[in-house]
Amino acid sequence: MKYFTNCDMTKISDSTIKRLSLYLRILEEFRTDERDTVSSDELAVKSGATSAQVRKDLSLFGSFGKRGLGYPVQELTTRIEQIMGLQRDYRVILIGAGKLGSALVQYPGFSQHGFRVVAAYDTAPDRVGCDLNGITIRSDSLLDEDLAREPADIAILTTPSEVAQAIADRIVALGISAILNFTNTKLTVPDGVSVKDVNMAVELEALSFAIRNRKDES
Amino acid sequence: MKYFTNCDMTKISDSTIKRLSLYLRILEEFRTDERDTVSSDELAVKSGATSAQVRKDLSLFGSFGKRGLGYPVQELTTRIEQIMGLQRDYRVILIGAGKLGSALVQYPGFSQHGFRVVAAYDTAPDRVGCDLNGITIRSDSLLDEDLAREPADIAILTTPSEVAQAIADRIVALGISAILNFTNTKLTVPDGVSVKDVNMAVELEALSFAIRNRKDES
DNA sequence: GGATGTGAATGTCTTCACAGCT
DNA sequence: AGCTGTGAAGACATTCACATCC
Repeated sequence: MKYFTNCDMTKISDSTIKRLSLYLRILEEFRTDERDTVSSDELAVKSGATSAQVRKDLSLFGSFGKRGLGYPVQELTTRIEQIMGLQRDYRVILIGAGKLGSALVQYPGFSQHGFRVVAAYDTAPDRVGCDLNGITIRSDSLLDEDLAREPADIAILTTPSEVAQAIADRIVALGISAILNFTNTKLTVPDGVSVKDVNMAVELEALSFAIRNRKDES
Repeated sequence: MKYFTNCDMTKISDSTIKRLSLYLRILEEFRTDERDTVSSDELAVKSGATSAQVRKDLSLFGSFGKRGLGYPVQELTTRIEQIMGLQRDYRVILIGAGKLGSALVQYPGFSQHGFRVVAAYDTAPDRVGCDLNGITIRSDSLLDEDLAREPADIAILTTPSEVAQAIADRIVALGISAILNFTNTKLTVPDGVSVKDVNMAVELEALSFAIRNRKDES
């Protein structure tokens, strides 16, 4: 069921998608403030973009705004949620329930927008059986049969890097369609499966570069 | 002290920096394997870039490679570390020592490359005084005097979003030059201070978009 | 008046393709 | 022969600026 037959979603850039997600977060604020319209400029200031950028992003999917007024908060929220596919729930599994993984799935923003963590897996015997925000950590060996019985959409990978590709292969074969990858391994996955890498070391080192450069100016 | 007077560091793109960081991680593997040269193609495959991209990135800083052979692993590692400013240590403080923050600073990759977590702060009375990987969580109220006495370089922000800007203002005034921001707030900071946003919700929603789109194809 | 929507211009990043070195 | 280094071309993303509409 397509919502937007008028535009080719495959042409939408990753940067645009990330910004839409930011706009959504800002719109939530405006909604709780009971504002009913918002201008591209307001969205721009709060998201760190420019107003032209905001308008370009939104116009890719149609004309939501009213000239002279701005965008209707409620409607724009709904439209972006449609575009992003946020009107359904996603079954999320956590693979690697160490400190980082555990912390991530307990992060409040996580369960919002329908990302439901339905299972967590680990290999460490002392972790298996522990409760994690209402779910019981299961043995890694049950992963395959669990997924075969009840498929999931998204996997969060916080395992050691060495096993990441092997696990990715397993879960992709069992129907996982997207992976949030916290390991240092560049995963190879078939077409149609998406991977997003989140790499703390990369971010820190980028800050290091920025600091080094600033110091050089003086 | 400048290492590369021949090139303008301010013209280096963020994407290049992120890739350099990835190359560094790959070079570490090669170094432990005791390989002494590596080709742009090998780096490309392992990092998810193209070989032309790798060569462009590296050539921005000079000619490190030998034609017909590749790049010397050890020397290239050192040069990238120089470029990125990784030859010194950085004093890192954690602000917001909840589950996420605590997990982050205990992440092993963190202490590598000289990012030393020297203090952690929280407002919750039951957290203050707890041990975190060898450091004691301190009261948020001590932040200013601590920083005044012993400055730090980088702050990791995992506080509630509402207080993020106020804290950013405080720590920037006290000499912090870079922030790794896990909150949903777009921080406003003076020139010369760098902020990197890490936003889990944005990544997840990007995966949602990708899934939705794949489904639409069928 | 005030803000959107959008072609055109600009700027940035990536890929191509090949000369040049080892 | 093999692989780097790099100008040129191409693709992509952002910004400008203004016609358009409420």
